[in-house]
Amino acid sequence: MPNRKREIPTTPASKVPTIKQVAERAGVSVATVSRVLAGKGFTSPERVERVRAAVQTLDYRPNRAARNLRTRVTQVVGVVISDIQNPFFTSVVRGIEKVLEGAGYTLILCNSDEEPHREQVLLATLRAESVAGVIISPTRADSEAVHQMVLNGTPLVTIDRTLSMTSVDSVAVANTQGAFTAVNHLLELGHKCIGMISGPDQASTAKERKDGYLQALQAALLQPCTGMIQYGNFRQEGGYHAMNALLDLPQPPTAVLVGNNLMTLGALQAIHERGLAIPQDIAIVGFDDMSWATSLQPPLTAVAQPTYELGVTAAELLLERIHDPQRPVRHIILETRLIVRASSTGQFNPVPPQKG
Amino acid sequence: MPNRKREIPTTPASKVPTIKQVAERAGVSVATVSRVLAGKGFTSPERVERVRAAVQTLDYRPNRAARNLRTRVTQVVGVVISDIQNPFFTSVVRGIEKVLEGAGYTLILCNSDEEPHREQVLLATLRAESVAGVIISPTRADSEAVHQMVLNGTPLVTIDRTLSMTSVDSVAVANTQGAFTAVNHLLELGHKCIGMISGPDQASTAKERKDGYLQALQAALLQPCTGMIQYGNFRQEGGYHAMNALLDLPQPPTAVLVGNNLMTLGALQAIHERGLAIPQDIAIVGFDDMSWATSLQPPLTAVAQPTYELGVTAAELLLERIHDPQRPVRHIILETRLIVRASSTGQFNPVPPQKG
DNA sequence: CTGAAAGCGCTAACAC
DNA sequence: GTGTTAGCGCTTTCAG
Repeated sequence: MPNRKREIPTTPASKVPTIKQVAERAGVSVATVSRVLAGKGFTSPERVERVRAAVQTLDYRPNRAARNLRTRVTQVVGVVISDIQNPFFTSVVRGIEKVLEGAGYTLILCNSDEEPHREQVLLATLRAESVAGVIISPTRADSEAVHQMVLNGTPLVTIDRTLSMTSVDSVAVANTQGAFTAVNHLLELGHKCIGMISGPDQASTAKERKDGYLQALQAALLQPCTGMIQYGNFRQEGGYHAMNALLDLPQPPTAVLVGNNLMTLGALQAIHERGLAIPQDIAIVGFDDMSWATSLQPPLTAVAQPTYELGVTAAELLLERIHDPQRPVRHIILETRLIVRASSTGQFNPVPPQKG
Repeated sequence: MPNRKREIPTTPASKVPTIKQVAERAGVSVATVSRVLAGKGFTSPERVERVRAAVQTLDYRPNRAARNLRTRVTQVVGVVISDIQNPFFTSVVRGIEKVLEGAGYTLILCNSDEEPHREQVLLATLRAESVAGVIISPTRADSEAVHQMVLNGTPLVTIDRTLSMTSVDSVAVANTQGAFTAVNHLLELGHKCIGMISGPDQASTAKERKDGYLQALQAALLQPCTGMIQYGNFRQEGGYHAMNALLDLPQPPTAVLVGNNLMTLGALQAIHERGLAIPQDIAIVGFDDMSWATSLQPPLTAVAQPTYELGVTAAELLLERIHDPQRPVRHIILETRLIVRASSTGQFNPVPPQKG
């Protein structure tokens, strides 16, 4: 069916209706059409009807480029995340989409890959597209590129991570509290020797989760033994190496809190490879609940983050900022929820059952 | 640090340099600047240098809206997939991004959620944005909206799934062959009673994989017993129900091929809930290899799809189509690869060890 | 090889 | 209320 190879060079120009044609057909001026479509000013009901009819029959859609050129604003927002492959972010993006779509915005999604340089390039691109606003999970808490963008006057909100030097709207998760709760759970189960696989300290989320871990130990009057905190790059392979390091310790932990979802995957792999049993030999709690958590054997205990709501909130914040640039800066923190499954509970015995 | 609340209404207009200012600074006409930037025609080296310098110092970037308005083409392509949460698609998107970014294109990512109506709305939006082209995984093989888009003259390539009535560039995977190989693997292991969890028949991929399954059985002179093929919606929950149905059969299968990655997750959950052992009680092969495959216990045997390459290829095809609309339509098929892990091999004994 | 000038389609003053 | 008109910033004939 060779149905595509003609009309390309000829028809489109004559085919796509312009505001002028709508005006002619409706017997009004282009200004009136513009007003009716924008819902601005007042137009006699009768003319409104004529315009609507013309728009309908011509299947007219305003030319975005022309509108943008004239108004200097677009209906596009840029979203910059660090890893589109991470389900955490894809869920966040769904939330963003949901809100933005309802408001008539289009979304450009970009991957920074955790690289500050890429981040800079992407923001430059978004600026070139004259996006109406940006939602970003910054690679660094002191990202210069993001700072510039804000100074530049572009409406912007950070998500998941926060900025240290720049005053800008943000939505984040109660990371410290989430980690605290998770470690407490482990403590209550009787664990005394709890390890942590943390992300890089530059990421505010990693730092906060580690803080929560430390605070929980402190509250229990415990000290993290040497080597009990290992670092990974927030990727699967990082979790794998970190868990191996933990297990190679003279006295390995009996329980581990893993700093994010992907590293949990790597940690599990390391555990399985050594033939260790979860939670008998080692209990595991992951940060961020994922769809695969219930498919694991045993199912994974996890600190669930309100990912979708994170996205929704960020988008709402951005929309409000776009609408009112003078509005005071706001920081919103959403709480996490510990979902207890068998990877932490199960038949763990911190002390061998000798008394019973 | 209240560093954002001023310059917003005043400076931007005067701040962002236009081609006119570049021209003035370089002491040439705007036409010359335009030519130099586009690399068209010939300009004296000396003037070229002056223009470049002016562009540099002014940090000039052409206004996209103005350019689009004038040339009637954008540097944006739309990508419509059915589920941004599915790692399969995110990996594909990475491949697309990679190529498009190199070519100076921006990417608008959209979710159809498998809903034909949403698909239609999204394509309308993309049309309104006058995208240069579209890469899409159609919800239906006979999607009317996609068909219209093609007729409309928009460069378009389908990915993963194909269209039945429309002649258009496509990139897909050798699904039939992949499923065939997987089932053969199970057959060689001694399984006689192999089940399949398939996706909906409307999706070309689901259909093809089921065909591969059937062909493999046929080649082995076996018939699929009644109920051996269960259907799911390509989501986790679908796999869960389908696997339960399979296990409720009077004579349940000893091995199962699952039609996609998410359904595999659901299937595993069902198996774990019943306390069955993999692969002793039931062997599993998933379609599409995922990052979590190696974190499962036992690791999952899977038909690996060249997801990234799928994206790369689709993007290349689209670019070529944009560049040359008359080019003959091409269909590219990429092969799969069976990755054998312990979920299918391991200590399975099709016949109880009674003779040894 | 270079510059002047005519718009692309739309919005927003500004008149009527 | 409604129409006229002047550009937004850019590309691209068309002269020179």
